[in-house]
This record gives sequence, structure tokens and C-alpha cells, in this order.
Amino acid sequence: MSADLHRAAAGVLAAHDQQYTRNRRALVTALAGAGAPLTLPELLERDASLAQSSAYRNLAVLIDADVVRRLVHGGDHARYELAEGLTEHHHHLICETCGTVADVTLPARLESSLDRAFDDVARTSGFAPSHHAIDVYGTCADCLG
Amino acid sequence: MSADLHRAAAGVLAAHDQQYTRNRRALVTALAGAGAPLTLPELLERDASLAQSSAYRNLAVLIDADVVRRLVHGGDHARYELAEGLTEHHHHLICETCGTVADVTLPARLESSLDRAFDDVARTSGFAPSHHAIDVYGTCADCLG
DNA sequence: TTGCTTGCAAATGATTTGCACTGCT
DNA sequence: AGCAGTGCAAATCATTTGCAAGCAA
Repeated sequence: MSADLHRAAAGVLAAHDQQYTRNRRALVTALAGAGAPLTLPELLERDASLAQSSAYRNLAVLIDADVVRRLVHGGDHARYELAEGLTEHHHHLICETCGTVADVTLPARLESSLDRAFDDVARTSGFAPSHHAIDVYGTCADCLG
Repeated sequence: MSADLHRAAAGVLAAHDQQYTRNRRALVTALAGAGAPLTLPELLERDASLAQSSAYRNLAVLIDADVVRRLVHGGDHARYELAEGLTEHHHHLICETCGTVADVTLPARLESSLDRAFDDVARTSGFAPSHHAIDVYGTCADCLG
């Protein structure tokens, strides 16, 4: 239910001394409805009432408060999605032909193996891991046609 | 030994009807010497004889020929590294404090598990994976000080 | 009122491109 | 001569920012 989502988002923002305004709510709603990371133009298409500069500014606030996460994959536009506190841990399938990005979740067992491997890295090299991202590049079903 | 590296790079470029010029060789040398992905300013520092626009143009050629790979991680500058044909398969440790990127290799067993998981995804969703990238975010030893 | 938010228009800055020149073949 | 490669300067374009007006406490 999206009421929970908005309550959570409002709470996180409040903890950062930020308000949950109409425009910020609109961004969160659009991102939640998409189910995949969106570019800024895509976000504006889904809520034409938003000015571009305000969208960028509000995304910056949401990112700072850990409500939204920004992804960059080489295309012209960055992509935005809800942060992990508000969604499930997942990774990305990136189509090298059309540039769209889809979410995937990996088996929990595999995620544990990865985390264990990263902890080993920490012990060996002194690098302290906080989180990870896996990008799988390839061709999506639509482009395979 | 770097003679092999240059021979390989020259061969790949030739296969793409491209020459292995002095500047392209300088870029490959700089990237091989770094052992970690470099930004364009970092590349120019290492070989001041290079004009910025030429560096960008040659990197584009090298990327097109699969000699170099371009990485984007949200910082101001993209980073460049030798493509996997010329180096080992590896992943990246990204310091969220200073932005530097270091290479890591994961246990072969784990890589196999990952590939198997991605093949499952292919079977399920119709997405055909070609390769993957794992980014581990955290804090590097220097910044932990 | 006081301060945050908004949207327009202008600025910024990484990357790309036009063009004239140099150098290899 | 002919074509690829070079570098300067100018253009491009996603993103950021200045500023004046709107809105909520």
C-alpha cells in the first residue's frame, strides 16, 4: 500500500529537517509506480505539473535524505529509483540496445556469499564495504525480437 | 610484460581498421600502469603531451574497438580502464569519501554462481546477459584513517 | 513576517565537434 | 596527393544555480 510508503518517506525527510511537499510526493509516487529506475524526462512525462529545475532540486533533497537513489549507467540521463529502505534489495538488468533498466532480485544464498566475499576484502585490504550494486548488461526481451 | 599488451591492443585495433598511434599507445600505457580506472584529468596528468580533445577522441576509438572500457560512478568525471580482453575479469571498490576506485577479483566459485544466477534470469525473463559489473561502495583504507 | 519551495532564465562544466593543419603512406 | 590523426576553439546538453514570486507556519 502506498500510504505506508508516503508515511515512511515523510518520516525520513522529517528526520533530515525536510518537508514532504506536493512535488516531492509526486516524485515518490511516480518512482514507486514505475517499478524500474526512471530518467528525469521519464519522470516529467509521468507528472507534467513538475518544472524540470524543481524536479532536479527535489530529487537532490530526496537523495540526500536517502529516500531516492541516483543511478548512472553511461546513457545520456541519470536514472532515479526509491532507496533500499523503501524497497527490496535488488539489482539491475541493463539493455545495451535500448538503454532501459529492469530490476532483479538474486537468491538470498547468493547475496550472503557476496557479502561474505566483501567482508573478506575488508579484512584483506582495509576497505570497509557499506553496500553493493550489480549491473547485468545484455539484451532485453523486446530488443531480442 | 607490456610488449604483449601493446601487441594485443594493436591487433584489436587493426581488426577494427584503426591504427595504433603514439597517442593511443600513450593512453594504453597510462591505463596499464595505473592498475585502477583513471579519469580524464588523471590521464592527462600522466602524459601532458596529450590534448584534451584528442584524448577524448582516442578513448572513443579505443572503446569502440574494445580495448578500453568506460565507467561511470556518479562523480564529475567518467573513468577509463583496459577492457577485459586485456586484463583479468575484476570488479570495483568505490570509496564514497574520496571517489577513488580500486580493482578486486572475486573467488572463481562465486563468479560461477553469479553466472548461473544470471542464466536463470535469462531463462525466466527473456533477458540475455552478456556481462556483469559489481560495484562495492564503502570507505577506503586512506579515508578510514 | 520569516523561511522554504517554486519556476523561469541564465550559468556551469564534462564531453563532443568543426575546421584547418600536420604527418604518415 | 590522400587520408588519418591532431589541437584549438566553439558548440552541445544534462544538470545546477540566481533570483523574484508564492505559500505555509
